[in-house]
Amino acid sequence: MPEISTVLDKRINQTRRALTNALIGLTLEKGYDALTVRDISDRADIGYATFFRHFSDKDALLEDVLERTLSEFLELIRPVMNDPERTVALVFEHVKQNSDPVRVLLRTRNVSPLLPRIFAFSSQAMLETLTPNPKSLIPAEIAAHHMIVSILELIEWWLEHEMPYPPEHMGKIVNALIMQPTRKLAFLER
Amino acid sequence: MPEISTVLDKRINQTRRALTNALIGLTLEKGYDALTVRDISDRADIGYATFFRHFSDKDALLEDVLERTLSEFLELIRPVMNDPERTVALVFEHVKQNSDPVRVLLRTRNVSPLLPRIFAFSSQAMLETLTPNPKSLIPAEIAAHHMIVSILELIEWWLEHEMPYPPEHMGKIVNALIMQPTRKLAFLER
DNA sequence: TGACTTTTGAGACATTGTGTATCATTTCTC
DNA sequence: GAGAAATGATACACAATGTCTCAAAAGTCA
Repeated sequence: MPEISTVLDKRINQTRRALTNALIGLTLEKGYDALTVRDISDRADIGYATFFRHFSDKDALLEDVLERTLSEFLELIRPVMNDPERTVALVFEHVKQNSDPVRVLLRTRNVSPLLPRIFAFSSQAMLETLTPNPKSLIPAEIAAHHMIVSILELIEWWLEHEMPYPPEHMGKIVNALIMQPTRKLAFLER
Repeated sequence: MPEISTVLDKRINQTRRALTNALIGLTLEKGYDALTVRDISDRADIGYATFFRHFSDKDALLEDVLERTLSEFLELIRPVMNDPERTVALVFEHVKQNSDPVRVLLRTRNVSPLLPRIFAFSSQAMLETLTPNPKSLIPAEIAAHHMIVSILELIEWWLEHEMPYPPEHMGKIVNALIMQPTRKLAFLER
């Protein structure tokens, strides 16, 4: 028996699930900007007005979807955050399992403020784990930013090219191309 | 005396210049997506209907602005394309001189198909200049993509942080952090 | 199961933004 | 200075947004 007050009516869950799937599908098919609320509610097979009973507008629905995608993501990597090599491999595995919402996340950068937020969060975590080398040519802030952003760009490339290499291979590439050089150049060895 | 048929009426040039400046200014102030054609024509101080005599819609004006920004860019780097180190430094100089349109370019990624095009073009050029190492763990296609995209991300970071380091310093950072490791890992030495 | 509560669908509506058309006025070009 | 071309202002049809209302459907909970 559900004790928590956050348990929702079946219909509400069903409606929101349908809207989520419609948004993801349509965004990948014709792009987020081109979508109208009518497109989404039609695809989800719910009434137009019903949309607004759940989300104030199209952007709010997107936020909701991405928020869930990101928090799954953060939960996944939090426990192994201090082991960059392992983290990278895990991330590619997870991306493969959730490629649709992740593609939506990456394709809606300009719309949602969530990706900048994850940059900040991850950079922060990086800087806490590694010790900057004060003598380096490269400021730690730039190095941390470079690692995060380059990995995301590689994930995006991988997804947009139908994941032509297995996750473990991508993990090795990222480590060789990004993680190891950056750590060597901008941080002190442990 | 102008022989070319592409010489335009003074009024046309003035109108387009005003629209261009209005678009750049407003995009940096409140974001491209939030702009209406009315916002732009008001800022440019031209009539609403006049806008459509020059551009079919908001996106067409953006395309026009970015097209010019990009072609200046390509003209700049074409002559030194085979010298990556020198090219990188030049690029940061040029970005500093044209920071407003470049910021618009980087902030409207999802809207314009131009940035993907420049990725393709630059990757192509990279692959023609460098010789892939067949024994490398890292496919040349990924290596080329990584160089281009990482540099653009670093330019974006630099612009969004008010260019805290001089262009030469950024050039050195890019060479140490991106160009040299990537070439060493994925390409053969000349 | 049955009472009652909540969500839903459908439609009407006001509002905002788009893009076209018209016509008198202004400003170029030659 | 005459003729050509661009402009501003206004009116218009259309598409999409977001609100509201009410009857019908589907949930909850005893």
